[in-house]
Amino acid sequence: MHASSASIPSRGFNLPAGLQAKGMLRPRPVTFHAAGAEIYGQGEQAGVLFKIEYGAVRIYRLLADGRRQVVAFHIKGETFGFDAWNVRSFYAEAIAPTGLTTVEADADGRYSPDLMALALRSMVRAQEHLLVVGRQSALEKLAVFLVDLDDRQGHDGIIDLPMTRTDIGDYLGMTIETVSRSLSKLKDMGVLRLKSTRCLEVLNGSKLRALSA
Amino acid sequence: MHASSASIPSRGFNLPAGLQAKGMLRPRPVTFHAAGAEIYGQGEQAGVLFKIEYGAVRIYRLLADGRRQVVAFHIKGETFGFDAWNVRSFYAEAIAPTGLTTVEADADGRYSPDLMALALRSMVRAQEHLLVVGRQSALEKLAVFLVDLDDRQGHDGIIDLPMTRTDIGDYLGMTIETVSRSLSKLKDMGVLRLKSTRCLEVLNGSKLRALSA
DNA sequence: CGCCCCATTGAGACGTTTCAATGGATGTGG
DNA sequence: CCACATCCATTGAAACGTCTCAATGGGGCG
Repeated sequence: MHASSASIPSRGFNLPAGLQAKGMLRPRPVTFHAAGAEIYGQGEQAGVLFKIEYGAVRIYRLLADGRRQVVAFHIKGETFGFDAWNVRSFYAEAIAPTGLTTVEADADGRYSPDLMALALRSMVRAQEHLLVVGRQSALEKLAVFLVDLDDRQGHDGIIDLPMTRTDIGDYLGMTIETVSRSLSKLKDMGVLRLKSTRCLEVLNGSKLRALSA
Repeated sequence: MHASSASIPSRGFNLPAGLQAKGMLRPRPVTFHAAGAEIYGQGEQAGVLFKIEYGAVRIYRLLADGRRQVVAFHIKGETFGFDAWNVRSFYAEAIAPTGLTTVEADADGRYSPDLMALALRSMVRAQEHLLVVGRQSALEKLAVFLVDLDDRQGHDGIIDLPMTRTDIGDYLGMTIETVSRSLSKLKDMGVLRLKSTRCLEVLNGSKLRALSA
């Protein structure tokens, strides 16, 4: 369940220890992860960042009573794996067949604006997610989620859902049934059409965006 | 819903030299901000970080319908102001008389491990906040909030609440009435005692922590 | 002292969760 | 290739918890 290579962090928080050479110039091996495969687990040694070549990943934590909170989804082109300490705070799992490469920091142990920007973007994304999870109705939450996904997938109105309804519910803080009911409601409102359970087409983007305001 | 009353925002100003806190290498000016004063606003130029010498700060965003989501509270000793772009994504306001010093990025635009660690810690804190807001009951949310505050204030069981009930509600994703009712419930359960509306004493820490599991 | 803002408490409305049953897609073995 | 098992998704009805609306109480500050 753990295809990634172990890392040896040299500092008190998770950023990759420096590589000898400038990594961008060297071909990186792509590790493959089947759907459902764990990439890293809470409590494991942290240190490596991952960039998604293809596929999708969920970041989550299990609560004491078995409930699960998904804190982020990442798709093709995105980078994940930031941690504040040298131990993973969350689980990362592939939710579809996924290929990953690793990302390293600069050799001198200091961090480029690019890497910092990626970390900060993760932070802001988490904070913005709070706006959604904390304060909105089920329908609004789902609208925000779909708009966000559409934006990240190319604004073309065709939204691929690599994750299950359960994943969506655990991400938005609602039950699978409410996710399903809300999707049906959006369908009844003429906002979207389900091409299949895992792929939908936006029919009325402005109405969808109005809901996610 | 219930956006809190925004008092007249006044910018911070520098204290006389005699009142400045001693910096590490050279003395940094401490700017003072009255309770309710805006420190920065969404859309402003970003880049400067702030360290809290005394007081407390709320980080929040206003939603289109006037609702407000507080994404973080910061207290004495903590650093805030990280942003993913060169524009502020959130508002920062003092919620009590507050003194701030500034923290600068390195001159060459790259980032020290210490600074990166602070940013990553902010990120993880935001993600952990998601666990609370998304998945828990009102009583559990409040318990988590109080335990966190106690930990950050010295584990002594005396919890100072610099923020209003409205702030707490906007942070935990619930109404002011539910905050109040939950506090009363914790009181009735013998978990805590209200020394005043803004200060409470934990009587049964293990029960409080059990609730926040 | 009195005003104002904040906090508390109550009762009913509303939305989400829970429990339960059905439907649909996928994959495996006979 | 079909039968069947399994997992995921949809839909319904009732229970529950939070929100809303409303009134009262209390503390700080002019």
